[in-house]
Amino acid sequence: MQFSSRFTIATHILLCIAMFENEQKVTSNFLAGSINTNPVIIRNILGLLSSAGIIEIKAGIGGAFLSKPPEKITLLDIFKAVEKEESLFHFHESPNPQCPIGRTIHSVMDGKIETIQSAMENEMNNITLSRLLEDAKKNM
Amino acid sequence: MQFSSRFTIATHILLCIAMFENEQKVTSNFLAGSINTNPVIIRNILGLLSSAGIIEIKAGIGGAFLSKPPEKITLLDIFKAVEKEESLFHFHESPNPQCPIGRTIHSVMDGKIETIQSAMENEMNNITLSRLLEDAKKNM
DNA sequence: TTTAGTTGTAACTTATCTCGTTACAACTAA
DNA sequence: TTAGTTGTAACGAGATAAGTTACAACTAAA
Repeated sequence: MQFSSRFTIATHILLCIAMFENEQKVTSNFLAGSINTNPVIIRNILGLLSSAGIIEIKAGIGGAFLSKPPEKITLLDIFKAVEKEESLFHFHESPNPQCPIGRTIHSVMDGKIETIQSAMENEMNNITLSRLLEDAKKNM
Repeated sequence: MQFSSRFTIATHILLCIAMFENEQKVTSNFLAGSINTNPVIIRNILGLLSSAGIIEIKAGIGGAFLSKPPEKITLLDIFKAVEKEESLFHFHESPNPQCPIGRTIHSVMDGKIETIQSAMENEMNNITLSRLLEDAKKNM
């Protein structure tokens, strides 16, 4: 199991917008060229980022723009925009209540699962688009 | 995207073994009853846990047993036994090296992704089977 | 030696998700 | 009016998940 590439593609998209939005029109075609995929894939992800309030898209004329400063966009924002599942783990639905373990497995595990997911999300929340942009500029 | 239920099922299995191995034979049929699924599903996961050195299975006669004390089995051990993917995130393969972002996206993101995954794994490594067993006994 | 219960595994089905593709209506500045 | 763009529907190929049936191989016990 892996997260879909939507997360890394969305991050790539936002880095491109942050880098180029003042210099040229950042269209789905332009982004598809940088990411090396199909413009429709890009447009779908642009739609998710737009729904999440992270970017704005100019209909007709084209082009995408950040709707917040890059310091206020975190990897967690991006992740939540493109991965809709609320819980990281798929729990088997109907353990047997007649078994002592089946009866208690949820109360034992639910909190732990939440802790694990929070650890991941906190880490994501610490990384901003502006930091990624700085790193990209250093490596250019 | 979610992890498969193999992880929660495997944890459920190990809790059952830890709880019952001295009282009765813990077979795939018994476990399938507690988890409420098919014995073949259970046998496949038992095989993964066995390959990972977490349990031992008696061929022919049947029954599964922990091969380490429950204090030495962590959620991370279980997770790695049943989810074979090395990286949590699927990175888009071939970003365009002619774009400044396409050229640098991997060097910018790879370390961050590793940090995020480590945060999750550290949390998993802190939770042992013996702790889950205690919690289960409290709630029985 | 036979038998009953069990494991290991192959094969198949159904459902869902991902990624890519083609196609086209609707929009907007020039 | 036109060219370029977005939004979206529809489709296909491939992967994965979860469940099911079937059966060979194994082992303790009768």
